[in-house]
Amino acid sequence: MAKEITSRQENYSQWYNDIVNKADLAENSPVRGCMVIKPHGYSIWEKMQGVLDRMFKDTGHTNAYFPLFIPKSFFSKEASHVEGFAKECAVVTHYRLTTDEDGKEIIVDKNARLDEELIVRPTSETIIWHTYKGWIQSYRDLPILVNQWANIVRWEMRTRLFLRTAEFLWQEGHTAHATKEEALEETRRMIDVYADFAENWMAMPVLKGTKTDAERFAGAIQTYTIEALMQDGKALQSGTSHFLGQNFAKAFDVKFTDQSGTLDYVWATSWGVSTRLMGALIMAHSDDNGLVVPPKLAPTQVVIVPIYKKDAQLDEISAKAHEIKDQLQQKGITVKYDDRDTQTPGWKFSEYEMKGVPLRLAIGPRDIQNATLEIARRDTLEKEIISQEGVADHIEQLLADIQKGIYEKALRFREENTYYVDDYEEFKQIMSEKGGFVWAHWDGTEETELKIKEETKATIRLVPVEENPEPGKCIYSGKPSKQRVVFARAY
RNA sequence: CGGGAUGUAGCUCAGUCCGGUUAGAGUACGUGUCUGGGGGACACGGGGUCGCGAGUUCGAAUCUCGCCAUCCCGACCA
Repeated sequence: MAKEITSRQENYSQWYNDIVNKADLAENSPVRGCMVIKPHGYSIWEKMQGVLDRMFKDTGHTNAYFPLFIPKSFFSKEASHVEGFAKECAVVTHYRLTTDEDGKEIIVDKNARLDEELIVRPTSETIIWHTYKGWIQSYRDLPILVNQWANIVRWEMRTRLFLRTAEFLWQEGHTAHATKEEALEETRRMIDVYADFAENWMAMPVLKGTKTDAERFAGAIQTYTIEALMQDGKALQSGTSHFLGQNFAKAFDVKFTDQSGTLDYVWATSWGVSTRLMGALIMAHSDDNGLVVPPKLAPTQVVIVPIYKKDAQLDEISAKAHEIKDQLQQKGITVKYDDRDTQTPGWKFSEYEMKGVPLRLAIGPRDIQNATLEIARRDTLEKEIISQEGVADHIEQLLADIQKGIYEKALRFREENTYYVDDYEEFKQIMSEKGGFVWAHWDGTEETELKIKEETKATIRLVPVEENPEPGKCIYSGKPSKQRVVFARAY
């Protein structure tokens, strides 16, 4: 097989790009930083959406939709929120085009300037809290548990497909509560949902914890995060859940009357995951042969490829293939029988390997004769000849094995790349040479955090939530530390 | 916005320094034959405002000037 994909060792970034390209996930668009998500990439995203949506519904949430455009004035209301996003907002200033004097070029009509400029949403807290003001009067109106699936725009300088794009797809939950405790509980519940999704569906182990002041979401009191370790030793923030306190309620004057008749501001949360999860999925499992998709998120779990010379053989093979396909579908397994005669079997093998289809069956004349099948696992690249007898049960088991196997492989990788370090020189060495998660003591100051970032490019990915934290001395300043925090270089 | 580079076939690029037939290769695409258990072989074929605009010249992908676009490195970030 011709090597179409750069190896991870040779050039990790190029490997990532090659996977996105060769697995037909996405491509760049004429607008810098924006991407076209291709059918195969979108199919995986749809699977993720489906599972997450179910999880949100199961935890009591309902979907709604809020507008893409936000009046500029809304952004002046929550100061730290504005500061956080001001530098990456796309702004709509005009509403009409016209032709220039020569009538040749399309230009913006200067006479069609908007009275109030509109911000393309970088996130929807402001428009949503403006709206919630009208929805909330009494404790009887609470809680509000709303989610929306939407696209948002953050004008990023350096972009990479899925990992950081100017426009991306995501979901954002926005909830309103009568008490602080309830909002905090919601914040933690949703980070648990994300962790559950990451581990049990994406087969990607994650660390859970809170963000430091410096890394926190603009406008939040507390941010919970899940962080995964990618194969190059860099961390990827994969989902966040924010406790917003009463910040947005105060900014948008959202008050409610509680049972005792007292007027108080509403408590808020917001939480989201994005198409960045696609990037996480790619870098968590894929190898030098292409994408590896966990069976539970694979749009096609099993592909059947016929191998034949004469049409008469194909008829017989197709009959058997359809029989197996039916058996698998009855078990809820998604199957594709690829009997196109426009591509050779070898071509198809490579294609599905690069696209990460978990299992591949090949049926040829030999198999018809011997009542066998060739089955190939994408995760281990193992091939074996199996009997047609009981194939559906066998495949069902294999899919479960693959799901488990790739999780364990990712977990092993994380464990092998996790260090407990008490010496700053060693810390620096690990960060520059191999990366990974480093658990180290920190004195809790932003000053120290910043110095470490400057000197090592590593940031505090999270502060673990631990029942009995182990105190120690800050790795940088030597000052007292309450507990170890997790450092890594990050995407 | 600073520093570096590049624009030639759908894609990746050679040709540019040193101007000179009809502008090339690989790949992709089309047709046919042989093939078919890991991106098959051969034959034939289609496809180009050489980024745009001026200039120099008998002659410009190649030299000069201007413009445009893109990519990479830095500051920002889910």
